[in-house]
Amino acid sequence: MSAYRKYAKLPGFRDFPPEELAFRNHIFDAWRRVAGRYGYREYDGPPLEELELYTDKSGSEIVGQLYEFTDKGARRVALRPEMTPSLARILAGRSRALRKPIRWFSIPQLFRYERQQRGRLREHFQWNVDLVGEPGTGADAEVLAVAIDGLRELGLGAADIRARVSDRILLSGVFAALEVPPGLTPGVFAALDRIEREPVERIHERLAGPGGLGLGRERADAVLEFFSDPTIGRIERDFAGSPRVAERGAELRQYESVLGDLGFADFVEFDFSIVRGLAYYTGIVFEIFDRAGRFRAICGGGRYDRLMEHVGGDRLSAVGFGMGDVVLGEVVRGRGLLPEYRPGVDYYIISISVAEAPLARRIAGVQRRLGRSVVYTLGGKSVKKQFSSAAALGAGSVIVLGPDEVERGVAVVREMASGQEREIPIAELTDPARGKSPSETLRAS
RNA sequence: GUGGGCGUAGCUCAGUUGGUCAGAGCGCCAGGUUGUGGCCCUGGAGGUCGCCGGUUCGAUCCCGGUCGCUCACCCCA
Repeated sequence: MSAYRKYAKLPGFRDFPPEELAFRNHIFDAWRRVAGRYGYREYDGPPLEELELYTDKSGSEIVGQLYEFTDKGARRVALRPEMTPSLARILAGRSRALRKPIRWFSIPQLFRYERQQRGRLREHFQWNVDLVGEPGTGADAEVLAVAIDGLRELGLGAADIRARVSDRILLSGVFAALEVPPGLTPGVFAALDRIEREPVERIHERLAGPGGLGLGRERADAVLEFFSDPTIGRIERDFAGSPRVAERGAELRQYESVLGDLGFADFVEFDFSIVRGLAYYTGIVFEIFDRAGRFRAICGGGRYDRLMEHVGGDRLSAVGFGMGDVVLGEVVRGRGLLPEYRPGVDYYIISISVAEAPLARRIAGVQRRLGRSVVYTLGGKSVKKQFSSAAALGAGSVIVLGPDEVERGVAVVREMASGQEREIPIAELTDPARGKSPSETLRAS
């Protein structure tokens, strides 16, 4: 041990040694494959943005947790806590030149300054998928389909996860029918966001009480009564008299059938108690949970039709979601879907004596140029150790160079899994024109 | 931000009612002679028992503080 001090990683941040990074990439790869299947293109932006980009547009919860500081140029900056404002900023400058709808996705590393706990660190990676420039609910359905497909790609099925969908437009209609003043609608959303965490009496007080919204007892009763059974069937039955509700209800049924056509009926259900904390959502919102309810939300998203103009762009409708790697990683692990980690190399070249080392390097050079992964000992270890290293590295085959064989112009190639050995002309291994690998030769012979 | 639990080798942990108590397994390194792995055997490296202070003749073990981890609350990218 050295006399110098040790450094630990900052709280809430993670290291990714190879096995961990392999798991992370397993998730990222699934995300990229699925996004690609839906025609989405990957983009990225800077991890550091002007502070105001977030203080103006994000919900106050996010603002309170900003990882912010003043840089050496006296600029107030923040590590990005979410990707959507950056996307809006990026598109504000170029959306006019882009054919609509715009299908983009990103896997940014996001930051927040908050005490860490299970499923919630100070840093995480989030799959952000956005569809910009299409106001219809067909776009909402497509985006949710991408999210579910991303999870399905990792092995999670309808028995493991479900998407709960709500709609702020429909709910606004319901509230209007319940005679809630339009100006109080956001406050009602905020109060109802707590419906699964607080007793109804408290919610009632928030809605009706003098210190609350001042809805009045009767209207608060009506709102809570509605939320005791907030299903679409209920809405269609009880609010048929409201044209606004009826029209939007039909729209949601259409949305539902689109998801059915795409094969996701088993994953999706309407649940109008879902509100979503972010302030900028304007229409359909959704969250995806594990059915067992053991974890936090895996994914959340929805429509945000005003954000683009808020950051100086054109008014463009948009819908998107964010899916974090932390909770998802826990769900995938918990479900036993963690892939086996077995790294490997194509060849390990063993030199019996130091005399063969230059030949080993020549073979390695040629084979690497042919695209194969090759390792040989750097330290002149015993043959036994070299074999041990080969096994530990997961070598598919070992090329053994011994004085006797080299004398005869051949090398011994041992296939590690079977232990089978064959002699191969060294000329074959050092000839860049020969694309065939030793193990292929082995199988062919 | 609030409260509970925890903090001994790289990892998982044992241990002393304060005095050979600094340990095990795994991992790592090296050997088990002369050209062959994954098993086995032997040996070794590695810890100021999270950090600081206090009590004591003496603390890893008691007390206080602090940092970190963790769970819950708050809140939710």
